[in-house]
Amino acid sequence: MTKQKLLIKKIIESANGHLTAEEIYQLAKAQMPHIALGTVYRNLGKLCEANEIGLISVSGKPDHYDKSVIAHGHLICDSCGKIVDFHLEDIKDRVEKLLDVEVISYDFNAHYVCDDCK
Amino acid sequence: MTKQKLLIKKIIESANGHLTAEEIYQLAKAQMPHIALGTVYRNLGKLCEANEIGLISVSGKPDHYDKSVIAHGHLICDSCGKIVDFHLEDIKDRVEKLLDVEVISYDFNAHYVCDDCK
DNA sequence: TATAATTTTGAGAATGATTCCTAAAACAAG
DNA sequence: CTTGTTTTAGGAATCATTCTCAAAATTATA
Repeated sequence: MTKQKLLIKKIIESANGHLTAEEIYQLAKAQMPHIALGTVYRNLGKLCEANEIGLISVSGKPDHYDKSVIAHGHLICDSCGKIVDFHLEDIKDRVEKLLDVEVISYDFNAHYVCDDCK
Repeated sequence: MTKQKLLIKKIIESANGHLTAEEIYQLAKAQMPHIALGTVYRNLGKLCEANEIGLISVSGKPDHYDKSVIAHGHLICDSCGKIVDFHLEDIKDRVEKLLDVEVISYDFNAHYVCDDCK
């Protein structure tokens, strides 16, 4: 495990939110000034593939990365972009039963306008 | 309503699937050779905003446009990219009750590998 | 440990989807 | 028709992300 990959993983684990690659890059640069954006993307891809971190993909926005790897939904404010996690048990089961397929993963993003923005 | 916008809407309505902007552009060009890709994007944006068509946004792939505007989920084959619609009633309600918010819309993409690809 | 084989890096170029810019064309009133 | 508004085509620009590749780091091996 390289220093870079370790640093990136630590940043995600210690963050309380859902960072973008660019945000992770900025935080990483503070501790490792010569790290390259490509290195961040490369390692994020590997960490996702290894299921060590989660990926949140929201329409029209850059991807966000999540320390939580268990399946859950995201409530997204269409005004400020804030992301809140939520857990609706059995949705995966319901999709699997309804369609008779094996669901590998899912993205569930519900859009709203948060109290601060209203 | 311009000819271009009308054509784009017709293409989406008569398609049996979920076309990308590029696919819509190609189909439009067959009937209107000078139409520009920018015009397609511009009108797709307007049609989405007016809620006349639906938008499907899948991680890492170009957006797809849907004639159906009623909320529903999409089952996506991670191997060939095929998209199948599904309807799970009351998910919106459940999210609203669980989090005590008003959900404007949601994206629900379940990933799997279809029979043809397995 | 020294050395060879493998992997990863940094820096920047390349890509792909989408948006933006602008003068000309189309359209909508009056 | 004439004037004012909207939309267009075409191309440049942008943004997130991936790719390229020689050099550096890491790991395996003798």
